[in-house]
This record gives sequence, C-alpha cells and structure tokens, in this order.
Amino acid sequence: MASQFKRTLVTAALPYANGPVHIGHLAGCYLPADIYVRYLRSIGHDVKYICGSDEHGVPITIKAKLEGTTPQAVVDKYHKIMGDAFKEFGISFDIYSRTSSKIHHQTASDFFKTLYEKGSFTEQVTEQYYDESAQQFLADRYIVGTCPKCKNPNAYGDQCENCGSSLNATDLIEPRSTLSGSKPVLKQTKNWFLPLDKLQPKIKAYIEKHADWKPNVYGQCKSWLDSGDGLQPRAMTRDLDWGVPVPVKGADGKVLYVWFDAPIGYISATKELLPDSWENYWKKEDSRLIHFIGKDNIVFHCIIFPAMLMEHGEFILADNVPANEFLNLEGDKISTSRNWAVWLHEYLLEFKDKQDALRYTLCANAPEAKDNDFTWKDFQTKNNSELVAIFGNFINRTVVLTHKFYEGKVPPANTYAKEDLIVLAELANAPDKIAKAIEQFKFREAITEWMNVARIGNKYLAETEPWKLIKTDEERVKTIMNIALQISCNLAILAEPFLPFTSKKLFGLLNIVPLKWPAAKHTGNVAQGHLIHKEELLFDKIEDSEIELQLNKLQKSKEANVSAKKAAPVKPETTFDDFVKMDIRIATILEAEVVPKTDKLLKLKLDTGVDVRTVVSGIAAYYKPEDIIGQKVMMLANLAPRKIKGIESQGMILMAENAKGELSFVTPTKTEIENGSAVK
RNA sequence: GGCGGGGUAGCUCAGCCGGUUAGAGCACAGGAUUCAUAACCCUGAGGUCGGGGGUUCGAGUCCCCCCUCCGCUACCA
Repeated sequence: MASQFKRTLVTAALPYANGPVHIGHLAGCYLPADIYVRYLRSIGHDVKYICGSDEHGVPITIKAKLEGTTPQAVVDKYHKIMGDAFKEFGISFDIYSRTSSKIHHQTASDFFKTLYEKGSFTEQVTEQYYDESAQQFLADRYIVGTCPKCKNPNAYGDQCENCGSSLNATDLIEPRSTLSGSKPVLKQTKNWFLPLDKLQPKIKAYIEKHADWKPNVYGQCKSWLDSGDGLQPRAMTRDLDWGVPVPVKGADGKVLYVWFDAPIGYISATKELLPDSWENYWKKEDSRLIHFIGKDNIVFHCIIFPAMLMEHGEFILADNVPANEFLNLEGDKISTSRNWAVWLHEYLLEFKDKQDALRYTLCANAPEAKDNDFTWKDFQTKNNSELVAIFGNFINRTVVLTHKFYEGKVPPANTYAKEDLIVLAELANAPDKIAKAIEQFKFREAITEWMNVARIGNKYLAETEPWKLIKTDEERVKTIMNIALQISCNLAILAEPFLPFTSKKLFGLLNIVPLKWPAAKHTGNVAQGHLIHKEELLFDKIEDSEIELQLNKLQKSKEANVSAKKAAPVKPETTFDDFVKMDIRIATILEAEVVPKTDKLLKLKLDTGVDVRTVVSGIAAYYKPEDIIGQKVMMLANLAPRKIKGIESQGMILMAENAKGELSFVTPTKTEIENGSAVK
C-alpha cells in the first residue's frame, strides 16, 4: 500500500434510483470497489466505503408521473430495493446514503453557495420551453412532439425513442407539454454555468499528473480535453422542482443539476457516517480518494467533479478513478427498458446463498479493459469447474482426510521435506502477489492468483498421496496434512475480499476465528491438536436445468420486446387540402456519391421529370452509391431546400423505415411509370 | 468523418518502456489415480499475435496505411 497515505476513501458511483441493480452495475464498480475495500480493511488500512442512491433528476419525476405517484415515493421504493440487494450480496458499504436526505441537501446547497460567492459561476440567459398553464419550465423529457427525422409523433425533447436520434427540444415539430398537453412557449431563463473552458488548464494539469490511470480512463479524459474546442461551460442549475433548490436569490423554481449534486453526495454521505471526523478523509493531503465507476461516468468524475472541488478549494482530488467498461449479457447490451438484464434482487432469490458464485464469475470476467460478455453457461462453468472442482474440492478432501486419519484433530508438522518447503514458500508468497494485483486494480488477475493457491494444494496432495502413505509412513502423513490444513486456512484469509461468505464458512469449518491478511504470510496459523468441524460442502454444483431456466427467462423478455414493437400510432388527423400541398413524384437516381467525412450521407442527382436536381439523403448505411444508379424512388419535390454539410439539398427521398430504423426505397412496381409521375 | 479503447489458441483473457522455442484458465484428447461434489494430478494437441508496409541484428511489443468491434461526437428535409 502506498505509504504516503494514512487513509483511503473509496466511493462507488451512486446508482440512480429509478430501477433495481443488475449485474452490469455490480461488475462495473460495486464489486471491484468492495474487493478493494475489504482487502484494505484486512491489511489494517483506514478505509471508508461510501455510496448511496442518486435520487434527483428528471427521469425520476417522469417515472413518478407515469406511476401516478410522487418522486419521493419512487426513490423510497428503489432506495430500499437497491440497499437491501447490495447488503445481501455482501457489498460492504460503510454507509449507503441517499441524495434526498436533509444532510445532503444542506451540503450540496452550501457547496453551491461557496462557489457562487467566490464568483466561480457565469450566468447565462437561454430560451427554454415553458408551460404557461402549469407555470413551469419544461425539462427536455417533459416535452413531446413529432420527431423531425422519423415523424414519430411521441418523440421526447432530448431523444426520439423510435429512431434513436438525439434531439433538441426546439427541433420537435408541434411540441406539447406532458404536464398539461398544451403547447409550450419559449421563454428566457437564467442559469448558472461552470466555465470549464476557463478551468481547462488546471484540469488538464491535474489529468496529466495521472498518466498512470487505466488507459481507457486517461484516454477518455485526454479526448475531452484535446478535442476541437476543448471543454465548454456547463449549466449547473436546471428549471425543475425536484432536487436541491438553488440557494440564490431569484432562483425560485430552479434546482442544482443532478450531476452537480450527485458527486457531492459522496461528501454528504461521509459527513453522515462520520459527523466529527469526515474532514480527515476529504481535506487532508495524506488521504486518498478513489472513485470506482463505469465508463459512462468518466467525464463527471475526472473532469467536472474535480473542477468543482478545485474551485471550492478545500478538498483533495481523486488519486485514481478505476473505471470499468461495460458488461454485456448473452451477446446483447444490458438494457433496463428491454428487460435484458440479470437483476440482483432476483438472482438473490433464485440462487439462494450463492452470492459468491456470482461474485466469482463477475470478478473473473470483469470488463476491466474492454466490454465483456456474461453468459449463464460461463457462470455455470466457473462455478462447477473452478469453485467446486478446484477450490471446494481441495478443502473437502483435506477436511475428509483429517477426520479419517485424526478424528478432526490437526496433526503436528514434523520434519519438512524439500517439496514441503517449496509449497510453504509459495503459500507465504501468495498474499503479496494477490495484494499487488488488487492495488493495481487488476482484480481478474488477483482472483486467478487466489485460485492458484488452491491449485497448489491439489497438486501437493496428488504428489504426496497421503491416502497411500498412511499405510507406510504415518509420521510423514502428519506433516502433509498439517500443511494441507495451513493452505486451507490461508485460502480462507485470502478469499475474504472476493468471496466473503465462503471465507466465513470456511473459517467456521476450520473452527477458527477469522484472521486478517498479514496472517496469510505465515504458514502456521492452524495449531496442532486443534479440532476442526466435519466436512460440509462450500459450493453446490449448478445443474443444466437451472441454467436453462435463466435462458428461458431471457428468451421470454426477448419475445416480449418483439411483440411490443408494434407500429407507431397513427398521427393526428390531417386534411386532403394539406396533403395535396405535397408534391410527391417519381424520380430516378442518375448519380450517387458518398458525402466526404460523413457516414450516413449520400449526395444524389435525381431526374424528377421536370429537372435534374441534387438531394442529400441519410441512406449510406443501407445503400451503396454504385448499386442505386437508375433506381426509381419517390421524392418530395417542393420541400424547401436546405444545406447539409455545405451541399444544398433540393428535396427529400421518401423512405420506408422499420422499427429498427432500417431504411428502404419505396419504388413503383410498374416500369412504365416515368419520372415526374405524381404520387397521390 | 473526428477522438478514445479494443482486435493474441475453440472460448475468456494475460503479455505490449522490442530480445531465448508466444503464455494462463476453461473446453478438447490421451494417461495416471481414488482422499475428494466422475472431482483432482500429469501429458498432449491447438495460434502466419486483424491485414499490409517500414524501423531494427531482432517486433505481438515501436512508426505509417488499411480493415473490424465498442463508446463519445458530427451528419439523416
């Protein structure tokens, strides 16, 4: 452990309280952080593990509206589900707090006030949609309208869920407020911005001091800093009524931006945990701050939060931000809305007392350097071929033999043979090897090294064959079994950060009060004559039927998604007069080329029957230029021209689009329909 | 298109400040064994290290170009 630090504060990303926790969350940050923290505790280092629910922000208010309840009720529900599941899974937070708490509101409010008084913010007036009947500004998610791209009439102000485009609220055609259904108006509003552009040099210096961070993290930060315009000012307040009120005069109806408020949650939770000594962890140079997060949070933890802390001035900055990539599930992205996930609270019910099987799999297959895939088959294999067959089996044979030969009493070690000394040396060496990997955040490597200790044990038994030797050399067997028991004990010690439930169970089996990490450097932790308990299996095999059950469950959510993908609802009624305003006609593509520096755009030359004109169309993903020369298409000919990537597009090709967003030309089926023929 | 991270045995990954015959686990094949949840132990097979150039006495490891996967970002009238 880096000796210049007297204490360590570990945070894990605050999970958002609008849904339960799934395996992706666990593998991303909660489990690695938990292993790290348990290890630090075991070596006697002063460490606190901080987390809590992130309970503000627009999606929660939307969810409340959908469910006909209050935001507070929503967060209460999920705060409990998440907190309980974490606890049962052995995630050993020192505190699991929440951002709707009083202490957090106070802390976040004070923090903002400090920056405000220091003049850290710039004020900017922008135009936002405002609902006059509800008398409030509308967050993007509170505005729906027709998507300008796919014409889905129910697109949100930030994104169209039909075609996946990201939008600005002002892009929507016929916007309406979800609060009242009325048409919102644009109105000026003032918000406070953190001028990241001005802070860029300081942030850059901070990041560059940490070139030793994981490549994905450091690279991502550099990417933000070095990209074209560099960092941009970012609004730290929002027009919303759910969150921490902005503590400034004239800021009625405004709250702190959820990403301003959430990381301060780490501070408030520490305060709540340690009312008298929290500042030791946040304000002393000999304290170390580490944020465990998923890759989607890198910018907030490496750039925005440090910038906030720098501006404040009293706090230390993160010494490391070990972010993991994403975990996929059976080849597909984990998705809450598509119910493509393994939910922790469900796992805990369906695999009772098998927390460590999942902990083992998620750690051994953690997405440390790249996205990884979780498959149930792999889970089964890791459980059956590694936990059961290697580790569990070693413990079991040792315990069985001890009872068989000595009625459960630990025999004395006599004279060590050469092979014994080799094994003992390897055993004594293991803690440092594992520790080194953990300290470098290489948890996969760490757990592999741990499993290797069990392999050493199995090999040792296979080579010394005590079950044979007992007939010819009883004294020698005593030494061998003593060593096997020492290995078992040290395995229990070293297992604790990874498999806390198993560690506890194994200590119980050995009838030993749990020991701490430094003891594992010694090879005489089990005393001669000590009585151990009767054998008891540490792990059960996981049967094919259990795996099939899970796969079926996933299959069902896949089917549910397909059937849910019905066609978009019919748009509001229109008139024939409006329809005939559209000049839709048949045209033929004469030329086609990819627009340089774009992925989706083709520049087309069309024969419309009356003229030849240029149209830019976003179809490059579906058609190659050389394949569509001569293609007859439908086009909207009297659409106002518009410049796209510097090219004037004089019309629009009409495309059919399916639920996946795939496009197809709509073509007349009879060849005698010539260019210029009207579509009506 | 820009930026970042990947592309190494059937699968999951390590190695990447260049240096002997490219590693591990799982899966597979053969053998040995019976203390053990048909588990353990040994042996083996399996890779032109995404492709192509270059630098070097020597490159998976450095440089250039290209292909491909993931993320952010631009573009879909």
